[in-house]
Amino acid sequence: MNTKLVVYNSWSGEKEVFTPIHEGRVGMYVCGPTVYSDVHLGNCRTFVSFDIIFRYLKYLGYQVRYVRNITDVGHLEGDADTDAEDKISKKARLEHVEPMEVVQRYSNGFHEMMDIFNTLPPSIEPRATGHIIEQIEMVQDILDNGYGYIKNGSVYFDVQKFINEKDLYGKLSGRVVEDLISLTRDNLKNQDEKEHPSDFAIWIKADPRHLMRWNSPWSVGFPGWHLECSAMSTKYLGKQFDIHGGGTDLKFPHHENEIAQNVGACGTPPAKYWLHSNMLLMNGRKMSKSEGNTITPFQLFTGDSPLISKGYSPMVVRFFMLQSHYRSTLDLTDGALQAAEKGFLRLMEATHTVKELAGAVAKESSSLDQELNEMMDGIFEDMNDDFNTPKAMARVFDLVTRINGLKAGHLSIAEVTPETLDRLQKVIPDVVFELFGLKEETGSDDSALDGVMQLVIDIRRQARTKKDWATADQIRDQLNDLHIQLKDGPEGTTWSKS
RNA sequence: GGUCGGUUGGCCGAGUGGCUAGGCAGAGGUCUGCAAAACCUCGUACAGCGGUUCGAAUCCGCUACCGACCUCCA
Repeated sequence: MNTKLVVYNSWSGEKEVFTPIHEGRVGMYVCGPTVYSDVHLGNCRTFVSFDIIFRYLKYLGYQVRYVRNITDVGHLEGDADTDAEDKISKKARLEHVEPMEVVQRYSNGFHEMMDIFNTLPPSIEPRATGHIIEQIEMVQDILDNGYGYIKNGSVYFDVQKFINEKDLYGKLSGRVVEDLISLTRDNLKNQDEKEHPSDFAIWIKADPRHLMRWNSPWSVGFPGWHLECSAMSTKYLGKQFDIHGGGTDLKFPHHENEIAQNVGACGTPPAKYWLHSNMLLMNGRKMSKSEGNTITPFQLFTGDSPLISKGYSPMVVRFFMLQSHYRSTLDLTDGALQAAEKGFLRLMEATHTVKELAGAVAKESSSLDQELNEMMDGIFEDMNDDFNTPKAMARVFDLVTRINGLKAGHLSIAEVTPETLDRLQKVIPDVVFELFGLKEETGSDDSALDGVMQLVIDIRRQARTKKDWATADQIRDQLNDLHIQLKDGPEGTTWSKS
């Protein structure tokens, strides 16, 4: 397997061979959530996508430093110098709690949800409020380099000057620079501090009602939204690092402004590769509160929503996400989730079945043996092609069919070499659990239940021996109502939850 | 309005010049006391209209529809 990892770089608009700046190591920064409300299902998709990327990079042997921030100050509702207010400060004011209580509550909720979705924790999870000094220093650097100006205690990034001096602004998001320049003061509404509409705040003087405030050379205030990512990525990954990720809706203005800040302060764009995950849709439209088509993760799990017919477990949802590519929009529908649930259960069953396979004695490779190896190679070739999880998943299901065929005896295990069987028994769990990050959802590993089930199966076997079909069927049907499925095979009966 | 992306079989969703994924649903079969599960077989889809080509779902153009972004967004 000689293929190399190729990633789609939003910066160039092309797929590129991934070559880390420092051999063997990868620095990756992903924009995390603003913790002013419960985590949104769309956020979950983005973080699951980057979890897969993180897992695969590690699988390839890279030493990965994965930084995902928590934004707990500076993210405004509305525009900076109209009547905008910091989201967290506003929430705290309305609920009569400390801003840090808001931050703590939703950070906890976010972590809980990331855990439920079985995402690996990042290497570093820095908070904006923990890096006020770094942000102030970066504002100063930007001012020193002539890319900022001060108005009434607030500091703004001079986008016009940046455009004129560097041919960088708008490149990532495909903005037409002429349009940005031609915006006039007529667009400024009632703003009066910005010199140009496309400028943005990097330090904001706090108005009296604002609860979050720090001293700075310019005013008692707080940092602008985009600044924390620039400051923290620079601190933990350096002025230049490998991968910067986030949802595609962050391209503009967030990432564009981030690049401007990094260039303004450090003289270089921060990341070599920009990866953007696409939006989660609900019934064909971007899930958003104004559309009324939102569903919370918990509603999705419990089924407590008019948009779905029943609840779906977190791993079913994760599996569902893996069946589409991270750069495609993904439409969440009830039917699609039902299909995912069935597929997920079949996959889990196969991870057990593969362990039971034995008797591989072939001395030389048969066509079946070659086929199995090619399918396994294919998984990694697909992952190397910009983390193509749906394609890789298709390969896994090809293998599931072979595994089931071997177990059922339709395919001959004797045609498989011991080496190939060993590989299969390693690759399947590696890919399913380590790479895709799926996990078994048995509810609980209850040895008592196992014992009870063996007892029930045994009693039913006795009934069947006596051709007491009524008892046998009653046991089977009632267990089925409890979502326990009995499977009668030539070698006895097994059970699984359904 | 500007910019970008999409339109694939009953549903979801990959692919992107010839080899025409996968999941779910459906049909037939094997197995089974009957089922279920599993396995086998089947369905031949790429918005429309032109063009390029020996050959296009895949490239180009036009049309239609959908979506995203355009200083709240993951």
